[in-house]
Amino acid sequence: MANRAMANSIERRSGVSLWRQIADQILHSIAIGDFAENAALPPEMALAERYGVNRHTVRSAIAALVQEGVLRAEQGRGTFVLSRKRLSYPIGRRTRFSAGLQGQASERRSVLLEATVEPASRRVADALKLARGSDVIRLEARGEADGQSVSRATSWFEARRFAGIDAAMAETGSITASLERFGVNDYLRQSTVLSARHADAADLADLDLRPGAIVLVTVAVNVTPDGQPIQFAETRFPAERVELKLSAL
Amino acid sequence: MANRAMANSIERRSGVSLWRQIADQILHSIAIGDFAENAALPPEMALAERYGVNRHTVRSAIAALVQEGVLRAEQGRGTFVLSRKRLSYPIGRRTRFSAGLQGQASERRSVLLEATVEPASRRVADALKLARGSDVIRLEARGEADGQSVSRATSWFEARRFAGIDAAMAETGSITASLERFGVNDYLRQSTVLSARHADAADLADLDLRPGAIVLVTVAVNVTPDGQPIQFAETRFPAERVELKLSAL
DNA sequence: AAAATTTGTCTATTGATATAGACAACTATA
DNA sequence: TATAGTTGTCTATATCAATAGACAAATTTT
Repeated sequence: MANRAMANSIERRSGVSLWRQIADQILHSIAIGDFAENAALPPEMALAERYGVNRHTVRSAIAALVQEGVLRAEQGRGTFVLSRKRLSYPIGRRTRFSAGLQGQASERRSVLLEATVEPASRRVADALKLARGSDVIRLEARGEADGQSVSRATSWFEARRFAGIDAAMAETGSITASLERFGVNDYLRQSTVLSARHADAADLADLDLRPGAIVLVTVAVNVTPDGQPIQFAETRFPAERVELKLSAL
Repeated sequence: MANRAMANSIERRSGVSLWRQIADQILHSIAIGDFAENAALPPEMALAERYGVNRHTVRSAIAALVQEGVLRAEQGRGTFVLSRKRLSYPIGRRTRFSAGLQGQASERRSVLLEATVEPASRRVADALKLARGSDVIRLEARGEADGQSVSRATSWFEARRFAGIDAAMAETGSITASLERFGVNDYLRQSTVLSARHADAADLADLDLRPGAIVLVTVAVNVTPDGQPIQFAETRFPAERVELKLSAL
């Protein structure tokens, strides 16, 4: 398995530097479990040969990953893997942040970054079945698991019905708990659309990523059991730290 | 919306060249519908100012997208968007390639690229509930919609039970039809795990992508209605052409 | 017809990326 | 205590990426 995963070649003149491509591949190998925690990476010379580049180029890749805290290099001994496998984030009819990561991370929370009231864009109005331009509350939140950023969500709620949900969210750190204060004791995932792209500047800052990283993006609508839309959300997940597990619903 | 989407800034010294980052952002803007088909892109000077780079850098980004067939530049007139929005590929309890894209592409088919018998790796054996090392058939197939590559799948089946499925697949061009010949009239999606990464060399060739492109990866198990696993598959989707729509199951 | 706008081409310069080789510093092992 | 294997540092050179400015070529607007 290690062979198949690391045999991937790299492309020149692609706009992505060789060291970045190699760093990405090493990161991928770790993520799919090619290296156990604390395992030694192959020596620089071996990696250079495998990828067909100079040893210094491999060193640039390793330096970047050391900087990111993924690897630790020790002179005379070798280079070692620090980071663990990806978190698996379940998505299903009842998708909840904290409950979903139970068992994978001991400490998990949702941090409210910003809350504002704004007129609904077409996209938001359509999803929540509101008139375009009517007031909605936008919440910006970051999900953290064991101190690491694992998600970054932007949510919209009807302002009239959920006035004050920002305060509830700041207090409880949970969407589920906040919605309960408004009489929503249960809600279901109506639709989820999934895509992936390179992280933009905001993602880089919020999720503590390096430029060139990939984010998984879900756009979802949550509804009450009787089908009334209550939340529209776009969530970004760092692909190198998180995978999404679509659970049978 | 155009403002928000294109206001994303770019990072220097990241290992990803500025022209590649700008090309990615333009691609993203198109994908989320910021530009209608045949709409004009802002002039090079305007884009250069927006991203804070030299006009020549923007030109490199545009040149790459012209090369990829996404844009068309006309001297004296402007630069125009050619490509359409992303396909939306439904994933649910009954995920079928051809049926899923009905209405979005007039011509769609699955092309068998390779078929071999091999011993099951641990990953495959676990998924299909077979003994490790027992024979499995591996099928490599590409999904095409209106002549464009939209998916690249690697599937495994128990060799004993599905001997000859490669021939059936070559003939019918459909997994569903092939399985019917083996008495499988219905099957369900048991699990799907989703991730994203940069395209590797094989993806680049098979899906006709440029280096640096992103692929969505699904790893799925299909089972008969009574829960017997019949197919294990890893499918790669080009993120710039496809989004995954998780349907209510 | 003239002016303004926009893409295309050229030259030149600077900084980041990649290659090449040599040797130092450190660790583990024979 | 050598010796082999590994990471760390240095110098030098070539190519790619990005900036800067000027002007040509084509199209649209005035």
